[in-house]
Amino acid sequence: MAKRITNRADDYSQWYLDVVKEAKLADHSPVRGCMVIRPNGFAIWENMKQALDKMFRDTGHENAYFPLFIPKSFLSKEAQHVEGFAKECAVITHSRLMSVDGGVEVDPDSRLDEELIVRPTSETIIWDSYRNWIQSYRDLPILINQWANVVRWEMRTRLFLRTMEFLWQEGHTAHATEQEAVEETLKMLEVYRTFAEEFMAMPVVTGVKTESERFAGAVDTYCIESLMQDGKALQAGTSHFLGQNFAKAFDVKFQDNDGEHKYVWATSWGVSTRLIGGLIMTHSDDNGLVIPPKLAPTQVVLVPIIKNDDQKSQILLYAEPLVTGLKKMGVSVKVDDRDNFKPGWKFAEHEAQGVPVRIAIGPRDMENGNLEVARRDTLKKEIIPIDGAGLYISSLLETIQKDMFEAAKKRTSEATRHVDTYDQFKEAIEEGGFIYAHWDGTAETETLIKDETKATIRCIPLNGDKTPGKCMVTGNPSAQKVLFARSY
RNA sequence: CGGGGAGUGGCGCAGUCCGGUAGCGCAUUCGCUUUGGGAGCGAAGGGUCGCAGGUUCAAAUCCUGUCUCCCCGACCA
Repeated sequence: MAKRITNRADDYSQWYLDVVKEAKLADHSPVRGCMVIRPNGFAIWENMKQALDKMFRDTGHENAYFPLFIPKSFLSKEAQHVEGFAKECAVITHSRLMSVDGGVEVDPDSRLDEELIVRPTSETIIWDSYRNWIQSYRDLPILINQWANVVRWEMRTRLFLRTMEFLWQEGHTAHATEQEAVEETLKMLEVYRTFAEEFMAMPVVTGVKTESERFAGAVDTYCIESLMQDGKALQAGTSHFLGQNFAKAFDVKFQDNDGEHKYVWATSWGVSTRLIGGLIMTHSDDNGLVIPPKLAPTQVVLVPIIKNDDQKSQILLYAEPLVTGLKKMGVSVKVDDRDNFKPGWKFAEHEAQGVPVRIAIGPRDMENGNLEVARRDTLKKEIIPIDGAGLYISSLLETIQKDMFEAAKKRTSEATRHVDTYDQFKEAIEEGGFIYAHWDGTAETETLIKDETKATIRCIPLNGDKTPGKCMVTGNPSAQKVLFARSY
């Protein structure tokens, strides 16, 4: 078998690139740091979108769309926010080109009076609108989400994990009280946790970020963190409690039922196409992509094993009721009856693309009333009778979904350790994984640990061990253990 | 943005040091034989050698600039 995918053990980064390429998820674009999302990759994103969008609607949100371009002056209204994003903004300065000697150049006469920023996130332009929408407590809450692209001028990029332009959703809500906004922040964090675990089969730790890792402009940033196969952590989603920072910056007040004028409380929350990178690095193996059934564009592929056209039509006829039955159950099935590829080639291709279940039917199976079922996650094959195969396969998809989550959970928990001393920590961090340790809560200690070990505090976990102790570095009191890892 | 590596038919590469008019494997097209884990034989098509300048009788090869990708650092969803 011609091996096109580098083994994870040999070169993890190359493996990741090979999987993206062989599964036809995305290409590099001619522009640095940007990517072309191919149909296979976009179909996964669309499935993610569909599931998340339903969860957002079920929690009372509605979709809207705000513009790509933001007046430069908006960015400077919230001090922390500018500081965080200023260094990575694409700026539009001109509006026209002109032909020069058969080529094309920027027309210097078209310089804009006020330069425009391509949104790195939309808080500012949205809060500018909210000012006009909100007068009374009766106008609240505002629960809006948008699906959009954003641009952040990154130094170093990787397909899906960090690109200069990426697709995401950003929720922006406005509330009358602090308590309600905090509840919203936590509610959406829980939506993300549920989505990651139930759809992506990706176990996550929920927690709150330390001050240094907080979103620019937030009071508190909550996150879901997941552990990849190479022992590095990935921040998979964030939910921010913004306090009254943006309301004050954009002067958004409402008259409450006590007659007082008050600033509005805010949240924002988002997940991006980075999730696809997380999906790849959570489940895939040396044969290529592995996708959980709930997000797989094609859940079942049927490969007929044939000697001639006559046999092909017989097998397709034999399989027809099964295919129809599966479709009726809502399973997405593809029949791969291309005759320019041999079965072995097709097997390898569908494996590289991560199709969860493969059915193979040859003359032998047909004679015996059987078919062969192969699972992508375990690579195990079995022969089963075609009678009742539809029900078997649809429940197999559920089993695979569950098993993939359990396998990822087992891998994560085996790579999670608790340490008490800084020496133990330094040793553990070299092996990768999640590490729980006591920390004194100061930025100084956090920076010291980062400088010496390259590990960062991923979050202060919401659930888990709340036993107080002593900081592993300074010996000062610590309220609870926090989660460390090297990260993407 | 600093250090290292790379860019040659769709994909993977050789050729570059030492300049002489582009080759291999896979893929593609056609034909025949094949089909239970990436088929075989025969024939055919496809490349301004990342891009732009320069040196030269002659540039994939030498020089200058520039763009993109990969790895390692500083910054980040």
